[in-house]
Amino acid sequence: MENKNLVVDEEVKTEPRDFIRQIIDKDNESGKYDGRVHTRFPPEPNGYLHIGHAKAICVDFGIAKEYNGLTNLRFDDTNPVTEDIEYVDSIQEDIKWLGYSWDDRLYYASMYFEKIYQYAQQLIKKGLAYVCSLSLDDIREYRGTVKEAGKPSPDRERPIEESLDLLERMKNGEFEDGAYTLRAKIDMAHSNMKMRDPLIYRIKNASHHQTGDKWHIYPMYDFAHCLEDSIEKITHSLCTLEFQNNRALYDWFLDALDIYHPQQIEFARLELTHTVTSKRKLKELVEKGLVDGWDDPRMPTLCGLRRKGYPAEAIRNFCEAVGLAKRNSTVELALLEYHVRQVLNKSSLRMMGVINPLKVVITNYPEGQDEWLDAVNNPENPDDGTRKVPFSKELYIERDDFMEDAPRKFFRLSQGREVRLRYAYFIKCHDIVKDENGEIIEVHCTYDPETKGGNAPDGRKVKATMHWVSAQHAKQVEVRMLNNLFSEENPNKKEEGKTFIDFLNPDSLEIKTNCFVEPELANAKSGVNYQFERIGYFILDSKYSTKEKPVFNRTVTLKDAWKKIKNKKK
RNA sequence: UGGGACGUCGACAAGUGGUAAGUCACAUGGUUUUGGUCCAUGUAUCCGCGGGUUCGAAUCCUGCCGUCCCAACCA
Repeated sequence: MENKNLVVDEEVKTEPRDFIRQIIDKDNESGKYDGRVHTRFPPEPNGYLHIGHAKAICVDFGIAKEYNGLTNLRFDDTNPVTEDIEYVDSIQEDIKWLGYSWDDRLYYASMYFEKIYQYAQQLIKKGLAYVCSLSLDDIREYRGTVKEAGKPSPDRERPIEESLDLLERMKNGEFEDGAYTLRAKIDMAHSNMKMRDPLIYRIKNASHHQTGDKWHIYPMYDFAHCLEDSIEKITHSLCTLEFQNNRALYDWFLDALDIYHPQQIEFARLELTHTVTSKRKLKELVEKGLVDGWDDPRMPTLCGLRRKGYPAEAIRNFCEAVGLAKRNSTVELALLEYHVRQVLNKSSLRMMGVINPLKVVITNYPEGQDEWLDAVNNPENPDDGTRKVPFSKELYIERDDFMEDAPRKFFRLSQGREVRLRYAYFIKCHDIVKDENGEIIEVHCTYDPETKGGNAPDGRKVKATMHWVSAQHAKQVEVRMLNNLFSEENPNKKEEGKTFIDFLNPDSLEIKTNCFVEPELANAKSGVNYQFERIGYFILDSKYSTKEKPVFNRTVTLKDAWKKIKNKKK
């Protein structure tokens, strides 16, 4: 009886649906778009994609995929002066890397310029648009404020024929930038500022990366976007919250023109702690040389995260976990890192590497001898097999793994203590060597030959298993310890006399040049994530690494229980 | 003459009148040749605040309070 109830419960339980999926479910039920789901991802090619865009991409492409629908990639290239072909290339690369495909549906707003122009003419003919000669300043003044109504432009009643003629001449390049604009005739007293006779076209005598010098006028976002969606027969036009006010205009244009009408739905954008995602700020970091370009591994850009070693799958899982709602929120970096560790733990080959070396001499190990021991490549995946690691008289261990006056909770190496060297032997420390400054430069140990492979025949236990490398066999490499770009959780916070630059983490990049890795890692492959056991995940840097001098980036640390204990004591 | 949206655990987030899901973080145990992974357990008598309706309210009504967005010829 009890069992039966349990089964019923499980059947009834459904995955939580976010509000957008609920809307689509309803639309499908009512047959609103004949069951079609067709979304679009519409970036303006004026910057590199970052983690915030990743959410939008996962939403746009992910949801459509779920419903067996389609997603278009569309460059919203309506402002030639801010855009560049460099960005249209990088954006495509990043979307592909994230794992999504637009198949052959790659569009540009600029492909529709002719059509959009005709729609503008229609609007004029319907008496719903006019050419305005007000200057930029005057337009602003005439618009009024949020609490006061605006006043009509003197050109508001310009005859249709005249507006048509003027628009044609604007298009032909007869006027200077700013001389005229085309405006929708809506309501200068509307409580929604976006509805106070918004601009439809402005003159820009600028060369466009797609259309060259063909056009001298370019449509504004609000006019172009709804038309693009309509032309492409988009069903659900998903965008971020700041466009909520624009929706009234979106609907107004499509109603005025009486054409196919997609629905715009807004959701909260993704904000992350310890970083910035505003295009302006990212650009400032690059231009001031505070980072090593857009793909600096500390940047939240997709190319930066990729270079740092974040797997695309982890970013997708993260976006899924973050959810979809209308509440502005900032997600903790810890959640992203959790998902990175999660996928890396399953897939990464384990290797041994020492970041801060301390020499260990095995005093009872024969001089000149070495032996190659078996090591498991990935305990999470036996199919990855094993490899050989060399052992010899002189080794390196991590400095943090030895402590002279060790507290009770410190399980690692210390005088008189026995520990296991992973896949090798138990060793016991009997001596330390210091330099004139009192700093430990060498640790002397004995090993127990009976414990080869790491097990004691007498069943003796040790508290710690440590990583190590053989000094004579190890490869010296450079390792870049990447930390949060900002030490402040919220670098955007307003503080007297400070900007986000002041919250930069001075230790965001620690370059370690005296690191040693096991021979296998001398042949590390680019683009492959490795786990340095007990330390973290690492990947060859795509920019600075060479065969002779490998450079590794630390993708993310392993969780560190000891660090927590240590810090608690302080 | 202001308008539009939003307030549920430290961070996200379900919940749609029947008595507060889940994830991360945190804490405690267990397993472990990574102080990793994995597993188990614990963590909101309460849903911004105050009234009201109801047998019953996070869900409905009402009044406050708070946060975000809008006055680019940006998107």
